[in-house]
Amino acid sequence: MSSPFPPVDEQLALLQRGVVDLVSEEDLRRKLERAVATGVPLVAKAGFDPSAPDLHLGHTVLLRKMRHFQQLGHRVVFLIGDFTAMIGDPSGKKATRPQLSREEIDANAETYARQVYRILDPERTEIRYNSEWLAPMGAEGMIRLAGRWTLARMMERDDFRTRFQNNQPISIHELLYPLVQAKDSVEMAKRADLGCDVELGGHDQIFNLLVGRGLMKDEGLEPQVALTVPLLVGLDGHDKMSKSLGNAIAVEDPPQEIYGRTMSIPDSLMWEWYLLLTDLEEAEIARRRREVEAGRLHPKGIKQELARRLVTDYHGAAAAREAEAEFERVFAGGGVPDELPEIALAGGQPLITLLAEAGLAPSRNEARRLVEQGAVTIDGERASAPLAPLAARAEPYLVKVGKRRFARLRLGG
RNA sequence: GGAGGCGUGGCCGAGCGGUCAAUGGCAGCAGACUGUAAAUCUGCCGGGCAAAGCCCUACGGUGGUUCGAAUCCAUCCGCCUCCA
Repeated sequence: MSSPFPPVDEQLALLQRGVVDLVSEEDLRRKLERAVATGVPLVAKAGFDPSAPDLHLGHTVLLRKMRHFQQLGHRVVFLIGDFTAMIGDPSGKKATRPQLSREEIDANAETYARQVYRILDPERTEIRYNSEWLAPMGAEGMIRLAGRWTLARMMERDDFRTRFQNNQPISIHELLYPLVQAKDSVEMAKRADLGCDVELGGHDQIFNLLVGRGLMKDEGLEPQVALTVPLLVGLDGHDKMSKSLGNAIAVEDPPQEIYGRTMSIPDSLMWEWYLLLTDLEEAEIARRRREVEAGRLHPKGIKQELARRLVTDYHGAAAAREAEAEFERVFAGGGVPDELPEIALAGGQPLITLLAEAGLAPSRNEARRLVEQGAVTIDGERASAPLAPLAARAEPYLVKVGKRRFARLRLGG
């Protein structure tokens, strides 16, 4: 019979695209060969935190890797860490997180599902919760689990080691986190209804994944392949993309936002975005990069294609074309966006009061500064008097603050 | 259980009785230059006000000393170090 899967080498090439760690390539090859031989798809698992259901492009790097598995005919398990959420992964600075109620978790899971299926194939995806096996463990189970690892091995983790060396606090429950996550791996490998072969995660998860492999070997199980993808660098060009840092693009952002924000990333970052967020062939990415660096290709056009591709992924090609046309009109041509918020206020008030009330500036002081710095334009005219009142008028005023903030102000009597 | 240290604006970090809304750096915002890129230069960067000034809030919390406190004292909270 003919295999439902592409040749192993072809599969390996796609699966290895953009990855940071692959432990190990030989293991993965063996599993792929077995899948080809038996016709049984591999199962790849990745865990997600249920407290942050606003998916941004950073999450999609991992989701796209899951998608690669699906494209090759394999299956994925989307694991929601409802139990681990109460610990919080120690990789961040903050220690604990608020424990979520069952209702909140369910609501978040729904939000996840809605967003995740923009990328994943629902037919080849299963959603599970780790409370399924973690909750019944109880204190005894937890202590037994803790007994299977040592402090020295836990301190191999970079994050723990540096914090320890810098005299920063490490809570005991944080030390438990990698083990608990490793328990997920073990259970998911063991359970007949799951049978995970591969575990995926962001690069910050590599330690946890390796602990999982350790436990599996310990139990005489065939260890899962651990595969990590890079953390996507956000709009600012240096920190990892995260909503709280304000350097993110959410998958549910409108087309203009996705397009515009993509255009604002540093040029140097776009090659990585191409690699991790598109399926453009690696050789072609490299070629473009060479051409740009040699000055034979203008980077703006290359970045526009990236922006177009990203908008297309989430809103379709038509929306991408529109977003690009608008971008050109507004930022290259000094035009005005199609859709502007219209804000109705009382006329006759000083300009800075109106700006603050319209939400175009956080405070009147800030509005004053903006006006004084020449950042405010009314009907295309640069405003210079912060206290000058704007009279009521039938036509709304077109107000622009800085480069990107626009609004129509409708001033009534 | 004992001894000691630290806690400043989004972050790092000065200040240690008045001249402190608090030096400096980073981040951020705006302008110029561009391609809403980078780099660079300039300005801003708690709130409020008919504003070269004035008022309010702010240096972990609370209370006190003082004409006056981020700065001194007490107490509470948090973190750290050393000894046991």
